[in-house]
Amino acid sequence: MSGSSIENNQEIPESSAPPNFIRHFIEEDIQTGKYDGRVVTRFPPEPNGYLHIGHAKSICLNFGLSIDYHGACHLRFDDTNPEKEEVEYVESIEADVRWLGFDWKDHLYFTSDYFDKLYDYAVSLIQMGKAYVDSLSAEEIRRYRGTLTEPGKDSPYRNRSVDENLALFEKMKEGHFDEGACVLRAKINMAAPNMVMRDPALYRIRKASHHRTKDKWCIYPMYDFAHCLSDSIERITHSICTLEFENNRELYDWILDALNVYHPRQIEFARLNLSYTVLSKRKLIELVTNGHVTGWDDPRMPTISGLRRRGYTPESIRKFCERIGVAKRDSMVDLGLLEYMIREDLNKKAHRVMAVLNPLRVVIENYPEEQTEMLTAVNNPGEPDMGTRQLPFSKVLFIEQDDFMEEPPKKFFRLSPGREVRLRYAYFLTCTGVVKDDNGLVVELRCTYDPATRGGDAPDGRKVKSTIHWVSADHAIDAQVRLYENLFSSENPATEEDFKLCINENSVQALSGCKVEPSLATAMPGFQCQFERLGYFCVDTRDSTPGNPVFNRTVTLKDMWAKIKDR
RNA sequence: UGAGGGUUGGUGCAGCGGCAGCACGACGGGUUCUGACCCCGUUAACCAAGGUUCGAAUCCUUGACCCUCAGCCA
Repeated sequence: MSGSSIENNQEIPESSAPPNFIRHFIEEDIQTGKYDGRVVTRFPPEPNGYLHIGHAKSICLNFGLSIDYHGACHLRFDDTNPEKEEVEYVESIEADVRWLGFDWKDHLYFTSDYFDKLYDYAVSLIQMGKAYVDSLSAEEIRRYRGTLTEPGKDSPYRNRSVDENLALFEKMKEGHFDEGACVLRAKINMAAPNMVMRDPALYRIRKASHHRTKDKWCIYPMYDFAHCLSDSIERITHSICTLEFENNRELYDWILDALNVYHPRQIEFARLNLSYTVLSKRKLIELVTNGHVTGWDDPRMPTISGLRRRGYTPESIRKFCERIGVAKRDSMVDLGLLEYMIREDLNKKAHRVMAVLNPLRVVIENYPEEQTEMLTAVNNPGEPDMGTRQLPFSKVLFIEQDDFMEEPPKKFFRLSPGREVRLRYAYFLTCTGVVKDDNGLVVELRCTYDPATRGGDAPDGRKVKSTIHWVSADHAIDAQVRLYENLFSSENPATEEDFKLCINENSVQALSGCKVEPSLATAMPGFQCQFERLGYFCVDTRDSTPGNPVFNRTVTLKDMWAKIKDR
């Protein structure tokens, strides 16, 4: 907890993060000494699913604020609905937050740990005449609530005496009633213009076993009741949530005021929307349970675990969350920005290697039959400290099918009959002939090399228009490579009639028989590299085995040729 | 048509009474042993109309459009 703070002129730490309205509020509160200069935030996930990139925005915001203002950020599981929540989810959430690089120290909490206190608060409310047990059915309550334009009307049970309410609530807790028989409601105003304030339910009966409290309780607090009080109990200063809770703020404030307890400030911001993806838990669960993807960590999923398996780094995700900013307006962030961030990060971190995805055999006719020589390649041209490695070169190579065209269009700079290109880190190579199969498909190239260009430069100073990657046929390792694209073909799947109808059928393309350079033989699961000229890839953490490496494409390189090609 | 929010280049975010800026994208050029990275340049915005002011994206008024709320989900 930061300083004792008597004076109002607290130092506001500088930060790399761009300004936003939440920071303005916090700085204002520090300035006025509203919370004695303290800044305590919280990330309050419900453990009913895996975390996704949208949660990352909230995590980076809340933990980032606590770091920049020298405060704390609590990780609190909002586990008030036993029917949907599981320990598997709490474990994955903890792992994902940690992986993202954040530390909640010893501030790990569960709303379920507060059930006793919450119950007492409910009793207090009843005693003050501000809550009552309603015996209307769920259906009746709905009808009594009124509509957006018409006021609701009071429940016939609204004026039960305090003693009767106390007794009834006690019986609810003791399990005397069936689910749905009654509910504890705040006594506010059935004619309130804000629907949230029309006597909201505070407690409901659920005869389900809770993942932590087991069968101790059969009544569970609703979000509106539990959340504000949990914030209060933990002495949170700024309770940051998404826009859809804006209407609930009035209730948040009402409950804390009614109970006259410590009162955090709720601030709402717009949740993340990402083009070509869905970020609603319901839809994500549907993708998993209906088998549209292989699991929560399918590399096409926008979940933290999916992005991790895809090859995204915590740094790139944090950077992304910083770049998109925080505001109140609904917006749609371009998926391209996320891709830019991972390229930027991996550009300086990833080893360059050569891999041929769609091999085309090349025979160098003037290269000695049994010869193999080792050539030096740099691991990262931008980072000399990352060193060099040796690449075997021999008479028969594989190059990328896309790097050869028998009849090249004007802007095609790569290999074609009679043309000379450079083999990266090796020699100049000239195509002298093609070998075709019975269908007329090119199956092999006959080429010559220039021994004087060893290492990649011509002594006579002549230039080539392009450099292509290659592997030595005898030395290359076979690999499987998975190329991923957007999971959805619609920019905003959520607005489609059925989001499942716009699932991209080509979202994954599994290639086998790919040829990668031998240095990759020892690559461990999770290893990230750039396949030169193709993109960033990582060794899959689930399906890769020592003898049969499997690579996932994290993201392509920017591809100017692809653009030129289709115009 | 109740209540609560929102509206700045193609996208996202700043600017909070004093020259509208940053990032991504797009486009053009330079560089290059990755058609990558990098570098340079161009493009392009204050929802509308009134008002206050020497001066308005910013303050006021009116309007338009968009989002959220009628769970015993969160």
